[in-house]
Amino acid sequence: MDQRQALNAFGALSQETRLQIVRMLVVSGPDGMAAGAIAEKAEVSPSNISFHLKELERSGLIAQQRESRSIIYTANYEALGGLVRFLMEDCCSGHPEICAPAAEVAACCAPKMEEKLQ
Amino acid sequence: MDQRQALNAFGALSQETRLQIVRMLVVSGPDGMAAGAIAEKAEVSPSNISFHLKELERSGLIAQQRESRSIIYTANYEALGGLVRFLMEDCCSGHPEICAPAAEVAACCAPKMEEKLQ
DNA sequence: TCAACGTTTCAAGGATTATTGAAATATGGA
DNA sequence: TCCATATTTCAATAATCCTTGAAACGTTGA
Repeated sequence: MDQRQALNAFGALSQETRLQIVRMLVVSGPDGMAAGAIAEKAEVSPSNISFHLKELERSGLIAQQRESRSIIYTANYEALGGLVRFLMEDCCSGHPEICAPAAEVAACCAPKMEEKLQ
Repeated sequence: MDQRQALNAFGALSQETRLQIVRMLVVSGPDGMAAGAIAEKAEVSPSNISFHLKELERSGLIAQQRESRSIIYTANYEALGGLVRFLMEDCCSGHPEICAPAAEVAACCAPKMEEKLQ
């Protein structure tokens, strides 16, 4: 993830509906969610959700694939991980004060991290 | 850091000049930089840098303090760490796929992390 | 083929954000 | 007190982004 992509990603996440969409899609995992289901859960109109989905896709944070009549959106885990990495490493120069809270979270969610630390 | 703060922070970082400012201030550490020095390095006009500095301060990512005639800006490491944490934990639900790259960075920049993992 | 469904596209309008240059403010030194 | 320095504020304009509803598109089943 380079600076240009990071700028787009930050822009994408700076809007409430879009942040909500990303959170939904992260939770829903590889199965993803259809545009209509996202619109319903986010309580916005179909055309509006479509606008935001396009914006998120343009930023690379989500991907789409047609499944019969529906269009299924999924979170792009790699891009999200890349953004976290950018924020810690490129933007924040790997400063321990900034990385420390991240390390705690990483320790919680990735129990096999002790190995990676060798 | 709650969602509202995160939205503001993402918005603040989604603009090239502002991202550049944050990077400068992270590198310059606790000493910070004067507004004029930031403007010169970023190659933008004083009034424009002032606009972006205000925006960043509003988001909580930087702080200011007057030092004689200059106004010194410093990065808010706590807020930046909070944003990384929000992105990993709240937004991305601590998914290992997203946290893994962060764990690597954390391992590099925080050599004493083995202790924290106990 | 036709109708219904799920979704996107488009154009228009409103809202927010960015840029610019001139004027105002605050500080320190002569 | 007056001037120079460092910075902010303000008003105007330009640019970007968001929302809305109507129309168009692709897909499926009758």
